[in-house]
Amino acid sequence: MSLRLYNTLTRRIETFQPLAPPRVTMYTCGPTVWNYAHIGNFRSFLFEDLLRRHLEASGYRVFHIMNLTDVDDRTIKAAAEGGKSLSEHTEPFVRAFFEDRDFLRIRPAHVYPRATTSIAAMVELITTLLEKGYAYIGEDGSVYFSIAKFPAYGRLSQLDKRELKVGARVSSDEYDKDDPRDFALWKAASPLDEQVGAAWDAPFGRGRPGWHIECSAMALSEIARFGVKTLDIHCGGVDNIFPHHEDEIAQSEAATGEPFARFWLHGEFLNIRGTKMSKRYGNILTVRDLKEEGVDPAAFRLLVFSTHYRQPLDYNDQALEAASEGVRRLGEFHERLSEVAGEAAGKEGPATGVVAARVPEAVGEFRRQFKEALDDDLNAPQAVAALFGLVREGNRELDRGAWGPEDAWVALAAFREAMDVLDLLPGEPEIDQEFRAWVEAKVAERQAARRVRDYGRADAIRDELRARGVELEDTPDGTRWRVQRGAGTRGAVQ
RNA sequence: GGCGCCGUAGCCAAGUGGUAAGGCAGAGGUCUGCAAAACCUCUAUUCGGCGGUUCGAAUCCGCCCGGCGCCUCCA
Repeated sequence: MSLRLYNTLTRRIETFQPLAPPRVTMYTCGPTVWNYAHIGNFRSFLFEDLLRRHLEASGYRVFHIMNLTDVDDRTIKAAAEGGKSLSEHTEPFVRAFFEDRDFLRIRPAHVYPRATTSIAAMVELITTLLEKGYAYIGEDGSVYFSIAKFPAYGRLSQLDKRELKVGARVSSDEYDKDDPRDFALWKAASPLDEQVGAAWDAPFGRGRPGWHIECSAMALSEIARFGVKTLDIHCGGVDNIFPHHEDEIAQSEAATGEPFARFWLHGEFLNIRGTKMSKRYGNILTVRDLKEEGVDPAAFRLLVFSTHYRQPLDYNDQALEAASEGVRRLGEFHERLSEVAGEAAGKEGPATGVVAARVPEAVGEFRRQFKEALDDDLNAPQAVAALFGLVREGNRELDRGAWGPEDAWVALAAFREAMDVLDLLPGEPEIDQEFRAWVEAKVAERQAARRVRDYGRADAIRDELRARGVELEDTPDGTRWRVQRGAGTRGAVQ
């Protein structure tokens, strides 16, 4: 079966078909760099990473665009409060975002256009909309999009079924608009905008871009390189459906006369104790926080992929703990396969020709299930279940010696293919030389004690190591040890 | 008020008409000097509640209870 995805536009699961295969153009709404992105933001980016990787694994050539919103109400406000210019304020957060992205092993987009460096494209788009009569200049000097001129407005968010709550959130600049629902394409410059350097000259007046226009302008100018005006996929969080994506569609399609995106995918929220993360509730958790707690990025990935992207994910320590344990198990299995396959010995493994000759049933089954799960609207939980199925059966076969190097090699290849998409192998904890030497010495000392059957001494050493976060494993080939994540692994030990 | 989502074991969670995936935790066992790792077995007669449709419902319909999101710049 081929890839099927839930399209918010039609509220149905549809067979994915790009405009011009094998190319897939994908636009994902990026962070607003007014502050650190939180793990809720990263849940969305992770779902997009999964989509991107699965598309690539399926043979598509993905062109991934992610914008950086570096000018909006919040960035301006934050810059002003810090007595900085807009770019002085946002630049560190752009860097932080890239660091966090790399930490979580999210594949970098091909381009990261920024709003502040895409003003020309926005001005051009707004000019077109003014010329075509879809936009008008309000009394305050701002440019607005007239939704009355765009009959298809509201299709994505099913606005026709909605009624605005009476008295709910009335915009302060309502008086300048023809219709309260019209939205700003260009906001006339305010003194605050000028103060932080967030104002640009344009034929229709000095000002700054409205929120939505950046995505339309940047997406369209990026895909212009392919000579198209339609994205294959546009992603974002569910909260972006309205108004953000609705407005993007209106602007873009009014200007180009062509569909803006074929598939609209929206990821659900990551909640903490059932509530969305927000400054208001004071429940923000950043990737930096995870890092400080010694959380393995793979564990966070597994946690995220344990829930379907269209379901809310409830974050808590127990769930993260479970994911962490799962990741450890995957790592152990991978290591074991690698050893049996002969990699550790520096061998290249069995000849490739032999590989195809005999594929263990469990491996073939896994491959089929894994692909089918992801093809089914990115059912990552199901894919993860298939993965653990391979781990269980693989371990069983290895335990009873039914798998030789060739089988392990085939299994290893399949396992790595899956890791190419999910990327769940535990990271190597950093262990400094001094600590390593100390552990090695202790392990040798314990081995000596065991040889003379001084088990009291051996167990005492094991307890001592365990207290430092080192777990021992006695195997026929000797004692292996590993450090638990988050344990102190630096500095001299007496 | 409108639109939408959710309620499955101690925790996380798949499954949307055919008789409850997977992970973590827990219990017992195999292995081990003991452990660890791995494997095996067990752990929801039941899917918020009550009705209905159906040969058959966690899955469809209705009502109720509980939780959440969006409704103009929040992933």
